Amino acid sequence: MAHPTRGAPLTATAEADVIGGLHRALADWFAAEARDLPWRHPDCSPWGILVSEVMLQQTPVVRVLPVWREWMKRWPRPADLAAEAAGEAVRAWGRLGYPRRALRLHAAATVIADEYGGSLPDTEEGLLALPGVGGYTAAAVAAFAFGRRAAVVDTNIRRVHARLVRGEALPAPSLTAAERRLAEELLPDDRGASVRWNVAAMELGAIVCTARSPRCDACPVASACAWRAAGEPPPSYVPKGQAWHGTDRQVRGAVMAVLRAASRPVPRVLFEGPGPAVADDGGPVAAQLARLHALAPAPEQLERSLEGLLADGLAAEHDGGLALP
DNA sequence: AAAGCGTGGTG
DNA sequence: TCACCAAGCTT
Repeated sequence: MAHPTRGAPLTATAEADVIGGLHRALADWFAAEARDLPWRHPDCSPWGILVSEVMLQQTPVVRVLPVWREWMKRWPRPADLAAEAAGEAVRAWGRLGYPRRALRLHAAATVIADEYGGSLPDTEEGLLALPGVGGYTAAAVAAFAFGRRAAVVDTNIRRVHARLVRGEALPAPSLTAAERRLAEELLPDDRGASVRWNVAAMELGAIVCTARSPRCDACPVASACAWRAAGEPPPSYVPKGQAWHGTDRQVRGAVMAVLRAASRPVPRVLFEGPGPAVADDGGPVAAQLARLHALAPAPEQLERSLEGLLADGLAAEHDGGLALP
């Protein structure tokens, strides 16, 4: 494997020492500097951890916190969520984004309640089979909820590995086999140590080894960092941002905001454009409709977006109108 | 396997 | 301002 020091190749023993040093340094740093997050508390249930992991997919911690607390209060066990309509999960999702995650969490809760007697599967393989759970989330829940030795590979850990070991500013655009291999090689043999390494590396990426302006002065492993040693070379490629203005996604988002605000089905004609005054339930719906209309989507784009939401199960037909499922 | 999927804070 | 970015998954 690549090793985090310059110069002559290390013997296997020396390399193990270097890696052991990284393990210790990060564990100490984590113990002193980690954020106090509720899903890291020892009394947090596996369900709470799963919910947090799904909410944290592409969504920052600060926005997840209040919604996660609300979900835990309202649905402390998977069966509690499974007993509700899926639309309640979508509504309670609020503005976290990617609302299909709420749908999948509801579906996962149903599987857990119906097929697992209400307890989460405790293996990566079992977790991976749940709706909305991919490689990252399965490994994270296996490690953080069940103490298993699993190589967790998220965007933070990928960036830490890219810099610390590979000497590159950013990881490749998509996860490579080499990255999985490296993550596996760096993982401590001991289960407890492996869990601590996973959280610590993730935390380091989140608050020190950040994408934009890394705080290398506060980094516990800066002296071992290959990227630093190489003079912090710039990224070898330009990440292409996600289009937003004028896209179906923007329209879908505006439609979902309408449905979340509505307590009854919204007639289709109201989505199409500002028309004659409409009796709504008081204002929030009208305000979200106005936001949608301000985007002025072409009729075919609006149609495509509505059909997409129906196909995805994020919207349903009721009495000739649209509502949450 | 590349593209699609929300949202809001920030440099 | 505006593009980038955030504990990815699915098809």
